[in-house]
Amino acid sequence: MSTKRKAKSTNDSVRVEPQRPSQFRAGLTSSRATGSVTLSDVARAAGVAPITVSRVVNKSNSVSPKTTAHVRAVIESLGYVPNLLAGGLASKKSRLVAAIVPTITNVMFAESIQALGDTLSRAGYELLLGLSSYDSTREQQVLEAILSRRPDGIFLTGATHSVYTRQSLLAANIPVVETWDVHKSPIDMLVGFSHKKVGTAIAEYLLSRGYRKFGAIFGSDTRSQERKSSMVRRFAKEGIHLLGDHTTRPGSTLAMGREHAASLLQEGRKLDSIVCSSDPLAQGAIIELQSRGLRVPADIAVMGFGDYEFASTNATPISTVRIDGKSIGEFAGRFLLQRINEGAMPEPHIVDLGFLVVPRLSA
Amino acid sequence: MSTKRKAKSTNDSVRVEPQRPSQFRAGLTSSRATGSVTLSDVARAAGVAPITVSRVVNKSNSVSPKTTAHVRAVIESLGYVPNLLAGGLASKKSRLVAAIVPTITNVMFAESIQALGDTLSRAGYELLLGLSSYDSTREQQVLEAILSRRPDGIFLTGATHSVYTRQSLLAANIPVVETWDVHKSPIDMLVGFSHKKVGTAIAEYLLSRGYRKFGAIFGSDTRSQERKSSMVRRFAKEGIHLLGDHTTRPGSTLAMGREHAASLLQEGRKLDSIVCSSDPLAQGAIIELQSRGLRVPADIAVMGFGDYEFASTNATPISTVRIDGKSIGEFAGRFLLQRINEGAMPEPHIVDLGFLVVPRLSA
DNA sequence: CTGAAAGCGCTTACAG
DNA sequence: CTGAAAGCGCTTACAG
Repeated sequence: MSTKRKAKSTNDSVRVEPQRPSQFRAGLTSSRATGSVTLSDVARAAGVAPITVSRVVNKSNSVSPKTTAHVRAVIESLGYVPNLLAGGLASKKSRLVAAIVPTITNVMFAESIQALGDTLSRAGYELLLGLSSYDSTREQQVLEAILSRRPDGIFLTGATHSVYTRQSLLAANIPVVETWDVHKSPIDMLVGFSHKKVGTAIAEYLLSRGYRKFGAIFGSDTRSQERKSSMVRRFAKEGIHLLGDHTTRPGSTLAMGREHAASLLQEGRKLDSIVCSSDPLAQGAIIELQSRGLRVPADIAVMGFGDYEFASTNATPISTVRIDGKSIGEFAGRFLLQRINEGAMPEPHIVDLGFLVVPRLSA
Repeated sequence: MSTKRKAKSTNDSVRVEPQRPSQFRAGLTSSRATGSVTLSDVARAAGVAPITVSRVVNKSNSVSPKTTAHVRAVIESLGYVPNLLAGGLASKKSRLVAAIVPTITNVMFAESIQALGDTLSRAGYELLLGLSSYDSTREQQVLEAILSRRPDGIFLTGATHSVYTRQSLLAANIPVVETWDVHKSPIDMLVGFSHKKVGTAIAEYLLSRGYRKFGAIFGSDTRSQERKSSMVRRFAKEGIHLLGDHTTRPGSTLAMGREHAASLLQEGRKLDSIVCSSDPLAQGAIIELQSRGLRVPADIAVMGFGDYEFASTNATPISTVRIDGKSIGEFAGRFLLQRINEGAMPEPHIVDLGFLVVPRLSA
């Protein structure tokens, strides 16, 4: 198979040739040319220097209106699409921001990334997405691949990263924003909330409601476990210990909630409430309890986390903790852009967006 | 503010300098150098030609084991991170695949993109994410930004694109895979299922169950409307017409389902079933009906679409249509990779992944 | 198995 | 306001 160039003679019925006036291709004899219209092609056709075309494309206002209009017309007629690979190499600005997320299958992460993407795209930046699957080895690999792309900024989910990841990031010397978890020694910037405080707040809320016999269903990820730890610590102050403690696999689903609620029940301890590390888990638990004829919250209360859309709409509205994933994405995006455009900030920037305990029917 | 170079003297407490043995920086006097380790730095330190380092990095096996090991060691010690902006420019391969999605907030799209990303990353490709927000002007802008990045392939959600989008894509002459909707004239490749057939299948399923008085709650997006049209056509064959027909804004939620179910009821027509364009909508409808003391399906049946995780786990399991978003992402990824690595295929490739009507309690 | 030279398509840094 | 020259950091296409 010929790897030469995408010749016009290629026998490919699905494709049409872009409009490329042949007179501008005539001079091209290089064996390495792409065949697509370059800035030089535009310059030649417009009778100006390449740099002038560059200025028009990049909206540098040091070009006369007349020249600008002319160059624009030529660009249009030739169908010129700038090559940002070349532009980025020359300017050291890729106009790329990379986001490393465990999974976008989690609604909260998805909302956050969505907001980040919208914020960036409004500023002319593109989003490079790296999926780490809750795996730190994977995270490191993804990071390496991403660093090769020379992004102008990096968005990180979570704040617990391997030493190696931290090192690479520091060495790369680009703006980094960690998210979701506020802590004291961020790599660079940080937008999130305190999982520790959330855990304490959940404990205090449930205690204030009179619950004393707790079962827990929490994800195995660092953030969930951190919330659990501080909740458990708060309970301990009252001399209370978990009567049941289940840890789920990553990617919490209703099904997992049902399953773990069922086995929590089968363990025989008399619980008055089940605390879950996410609303889907809580929703699953509620369904399981109700299907066994138990009333929520009269017989057993259920607490969630995240304030997913269904938490409020549900037949049994779920008591939960509201986190603003969208704001996290927006803030992070703005931070990154600010940092990219205005250079280094004197201090690491930390924003604690807080959270809200939302009392509803289930607990 | 100095824009010169990221000098070692920068007063930035959060950052540490990467390890860069100073002897390799000595020769660098260019005012445009980045300051980061380049392939040439590695070559110099290793006492080989740049091309040899390139071969080692790209695992070309025409380098002796001894040289390979040595170069690897030097790369490691200098902390060299290849610059794929430069690599891509020289080789015309960006190792980037772009995905244009209306939103990743939709679980089905998220799953699809997740699978695509996993498939690509295993092959050493990165994912560029473009969010079009169900807006064709936005889609065009996003596409243009993306094309500047010279991706090796493009993943598109949906098959209804503006003429302009289609033109740009054809002109760019890169592998494209459209998804979610099977139709006859794809731009290039296509992986999806027939929304038309889904609509017909839903109609036939409901008719077979004896339902005759239908209300509809469907999203305004092309795909939902396509399903509705064919469903309505099938109903019409039996002389049946929709007794209520609601269209929701994009991004269907439980809350919208509740709301529209409520107003469908208030319109006074006696319905025996409500058909929804998504499971969240159906779930919302079920909650609303039950909260009004109506039994599902005894009083009113509800049909969903998508087979979301909660559809089966729900207290009232939802009758729905199963679509495999994950497979769509995987297939599309494999298609793209195959096409990128093996060149043009003779025919536009179309894969119909089909769907499955899943009868459960709600209808 | 290894390398010297040229080039990818842009922008920087001057200069006028 | 406009431009000529050099360079960004890689890989291609030869050559040996």
